[in-house]
This record gives sequence, C-alpha cells and structure tokens, in this order.
Amino acid sequence: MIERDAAERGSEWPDGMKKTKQREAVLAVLERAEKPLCAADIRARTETDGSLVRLSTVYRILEILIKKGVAVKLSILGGETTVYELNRFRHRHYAVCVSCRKIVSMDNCPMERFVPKLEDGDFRVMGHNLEIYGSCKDCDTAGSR
Amino acid sequence: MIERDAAERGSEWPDGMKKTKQREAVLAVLERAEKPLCAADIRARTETDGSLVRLSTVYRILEILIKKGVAVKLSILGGETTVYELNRFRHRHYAVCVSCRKIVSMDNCPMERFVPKLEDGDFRVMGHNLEIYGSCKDCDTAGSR
DNA sequence: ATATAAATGCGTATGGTTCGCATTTAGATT
DNA sequence: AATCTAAATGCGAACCATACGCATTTATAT
Repeated sequence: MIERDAAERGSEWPDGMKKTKQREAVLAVLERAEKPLCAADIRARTETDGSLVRLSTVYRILEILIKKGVAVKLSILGGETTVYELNRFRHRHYAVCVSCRKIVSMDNCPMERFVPKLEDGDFRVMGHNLEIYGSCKDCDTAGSR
Repeated sequence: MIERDAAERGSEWPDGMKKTKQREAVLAVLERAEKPLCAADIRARTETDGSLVRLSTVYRILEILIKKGVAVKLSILGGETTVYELNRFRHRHYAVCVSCRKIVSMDNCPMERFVPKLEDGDFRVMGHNLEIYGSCKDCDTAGSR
C-alpha cells in the first residue's frame, strides 16, 4: 500500500531528503488525506497502515516537509487546531464548522484579484491564509430545528 | 489612568459583567493597544499600569470578553501566536512580517463582495479570518541589500 | 450592613509540541 | 559486499501556553 503510493508519486521524492520508511509512511498518509490532518491524526493513520511513526518523528518530518515546500501548515478556529496538508500548488482555503469542526473546502479565493491597502505601504505580500467559519449543513439544520 | 479610560468608555460596560479592577485594567490595556496583544503582553501592560492582573485571570477575562463579543481572538503565523483585540465592529485584518513579526493593519477586506464556492453547498458563513504574510518595509530592504 | 454568587490568587494539571541523547539506518565510499 | 558517517529515529523528558481547582476575596442585590 505504501509501495503503491510511492509508485504513484513516482520519482518526486523531495530533493536531498533521505528516504526512510517513516517519511514514506507520512507522505503516503498526506497523499491519501481527504482533508488537512493534525499531527496526531497522521500518527494514527500510519499506525493503521501498519507502520507506526512516533509523534515526535511525525513533527520532525512535517517540519522538513514544510521547509521543503512539500507540505503546508494551517491553523483553524483561532489556533485551537493545527493541521497539515500537502502543498498542492493551488489556492485552497477551508470553511470550518464552529459546531462540529467539520472542514469544508472552498473552490475559489477572494485574494485572486485583490490589492490590500496596507498601512505600511511597502509591505511585500508573499502569501495569505484565510479561514471561513460558520455552520455546516448538518449542524445548521440541527440547530434551527 | 484606569479611571480616565473607564470614563472614555463611558457607560459601555458589557452587560451583566461584574466590574472588577482586574477587568477594568485588562479593558484599559486593550483599548490603548495599537495592535493585537497576546495574553502575556496584556499581563505585562497591566503590571506597568500598576495593577498587575495574574495570567490565569487574564485568560479568564479574555474568555468572557470574547463570549460577550467585546473582544476577538486571532491567531497568526500558523498558530504560533495567539493574540487578542477589542472587537471594533469593523473588518480588520493584518499582515505579518515573517521576519520580524511586525503586525501591519490592512484597511480593506477581500471578503467584502466575495461569494465563496463551498463544497458543502449549504454551509452558512458566519465570519472569517484572514492573515497576510510577507516582508515589511524594513526587513525587505534589509534582506535585498 | 449582610448575604451570596461570582471573581480572583495561586498553585497545579494538561495537552500539544519540541528537545536531548543513545541507537539505528540510508546512502556514499571503498 | 563491507564499512563508514552523517542524518534520522525512538523514547523519555522538558517546555510553554492555557485551563483548572479550591480557598479567599469582592461586587452587587437585599
């Protein structure tokens, strides 16, 4: 299973990164992830895959994946949760349900043609994070019922 | 000093909130704040004001200010810092310098006339957080020099 | 003035993340 | 293929921000 994912990834192993089974396991999890995952989730999924990666190692791997630009870190709901996902080289933002914490992905981005008016006129914008919060379909109907 | 701030705030004391000197001190700090502050900053500023509020109390006060909608919590730089500010009932977003962590405020908001395309069609958007990151004037010139 | 529910002080617990160091391993070199 | 070495991992402990528990104090209603 890990081998298959590695095969799908082909030769795209991050430059200069030593290939260890822990790193392959973490990358496999991130590639299969349907939503951003927190470190503990990643650890748990490597465990069910049959090749447990310790939590501290997960953090170390995430750190270097981020440094290499392979993964990105995002925090939602006022910093309560820190999650990670592969950098898919496209804008991807999420809406989070304040009630059940479901993460819903968004297909467009308000920053596409937006020029921020910044107090410090010479601020060079390099990127942005956007988080939308609200109530998902299920929780919304449950609440108003 | 605290009295003066309280006077400026006038009768706007949050509904049903017991007025204690710790709460007045924290509100005074938030009112005078030129940028969002973390809990430890708030504690430190109450200390220099001459009425130290313990950190755990700061957190408790922030919690209820947020619940009452008087303050808001925001997290920047991927959750590394959690900061708080008064809810000024207008959109206020910030750009953060990735190098010196300076916080620069932004005068417009890309969400003003933006309709998100969400996978979960019935997601009810209640609000959003946006963080812009990049390089501030000082760090940018320092870096490219 | 008194009663009482709520807020605070202060020490401790917690939970997510990082660190230290001994051991193992990947990849280079022979 | 065997050996070497820097880098990665295991594992426990440290760490930091934040939350909690409970005795004491305080704001407000009576």
